Amino acid sequence: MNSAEKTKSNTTAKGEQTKALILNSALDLLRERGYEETTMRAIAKKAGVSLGNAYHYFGSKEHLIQAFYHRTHEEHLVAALPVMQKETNLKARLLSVLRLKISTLEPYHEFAGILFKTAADPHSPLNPFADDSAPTRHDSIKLFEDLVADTKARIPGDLRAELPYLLWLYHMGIILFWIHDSSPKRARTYRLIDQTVDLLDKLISLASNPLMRPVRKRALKLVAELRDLG
Amino acid sequence: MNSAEKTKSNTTAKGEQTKALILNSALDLLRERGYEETTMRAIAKKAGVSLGNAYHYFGSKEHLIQAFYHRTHEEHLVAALPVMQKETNLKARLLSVLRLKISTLEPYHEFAGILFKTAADPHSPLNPFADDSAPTRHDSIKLFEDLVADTKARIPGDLRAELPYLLWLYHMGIILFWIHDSSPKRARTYRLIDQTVDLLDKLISLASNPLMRPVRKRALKLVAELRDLG
DNA sequence: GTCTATAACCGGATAGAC
DNA sequence: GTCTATCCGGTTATAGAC
Repeated sequence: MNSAEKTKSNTTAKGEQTKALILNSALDLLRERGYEETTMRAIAKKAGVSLGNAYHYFGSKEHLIQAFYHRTHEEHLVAALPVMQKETNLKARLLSVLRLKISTLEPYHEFAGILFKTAADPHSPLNPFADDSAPTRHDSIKLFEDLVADTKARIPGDLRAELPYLLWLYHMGIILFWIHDSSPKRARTYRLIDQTVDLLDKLISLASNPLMRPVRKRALKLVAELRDLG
Repeated sequence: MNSAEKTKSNTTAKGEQTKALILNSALDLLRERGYEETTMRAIAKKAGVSLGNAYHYFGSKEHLIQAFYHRTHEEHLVAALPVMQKETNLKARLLSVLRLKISTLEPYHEFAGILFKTAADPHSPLNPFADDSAPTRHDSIKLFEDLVADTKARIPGDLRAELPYLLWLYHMGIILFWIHDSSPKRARTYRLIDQTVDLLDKLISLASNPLMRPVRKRALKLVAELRDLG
């Protein structure tokens, strides 16, 4: 495969090390000072490399953010693992997974807005809806696939198929709210999660009702049709 | 009132003219070249003023975008007026209003992404959820208040009260989709509108059912509670 | 006190040598 | 893989003109 070829970069062990060094420096500074106050020059200096070298590893300041996103995503996966193994109830899983997502992201709340800033721009290669980041997005959706997969809840097949994507979308909405949430300890976000998970659970039951079949079919057909933007 | 005092700026007639000149030049360039390729220097040059002068009238490049947003909002209001007067059916109104919104924005599709970019950033004074732009937001929601107000549909009072805000939120979602939509003539966006308006109409009926009262109450209480972020 | 202009600053990004 | 030098454009400082 040619695309795989392209992905495979010729990285030295030393290169990997330098790259990690730059990323860590960046994350420290971002946490301390936020996005705007963290200059590429400062990142390079803290990492002990030149500005040009920093750009050799990260195509732009936003790519650094994407790297950060990957990292927190992996942290989140690890954090969610125990619940995913112990708990099989959909509602309980969803509740835990979302709460853990927020607590994983919390150290970066100050500058997380930039994530959505770039995410909303269709021209940015970082936007999660764009083709470029399809792998990343799929990774992120996969968690919700697992979450839905081995749950015993009685959910019609058509809904079950689209549910992971819908839950991913929902979780993006929660993050957007969290970004704007300045309440103490993000109390409002946690309340939003608790309440919406409960509502969502009821809604899924409702949508699973045979009487709702025609409406559900139509809605899901639309979702499937529009899922992959382009 | 002190705040009113602050708002009142001492602008000359000539000043107003220069400001409009700059804005028009900006809009032309934005339409032609998109956001990134339109430099403040180019805008100033096209308007025949100095760079510093452009900044005298618009605090930043993003403020220019906000001015653009106001303008299209007003265009949209004018465009929607006939339907609002002739038509009283909620579904029909919603359909027309949304379609008109998209067609009003269409000339700016190329750079409209920037709108959501700033919208997503909680630190930006331009973000529509921030307190700063409460007047703008309220203006925008008002259209949906009017849309709901004198419609004869049988909708319970609690839902009717929150519906304008919910529809505004929904319309933001449509715009977000449109921004990412590169299909010919935005066919996908129009399809999304047609389909979701239909579904929404059904959903409102469903939510208006007395059997749904408890769930509806809970959901609406949550909406009201979280409506004003902060 | 409102306009307008010029010059400079700052930081993201790129070119090209080694 | 690493650096230095440079570009470019948003933004600011500041001073003169009306």
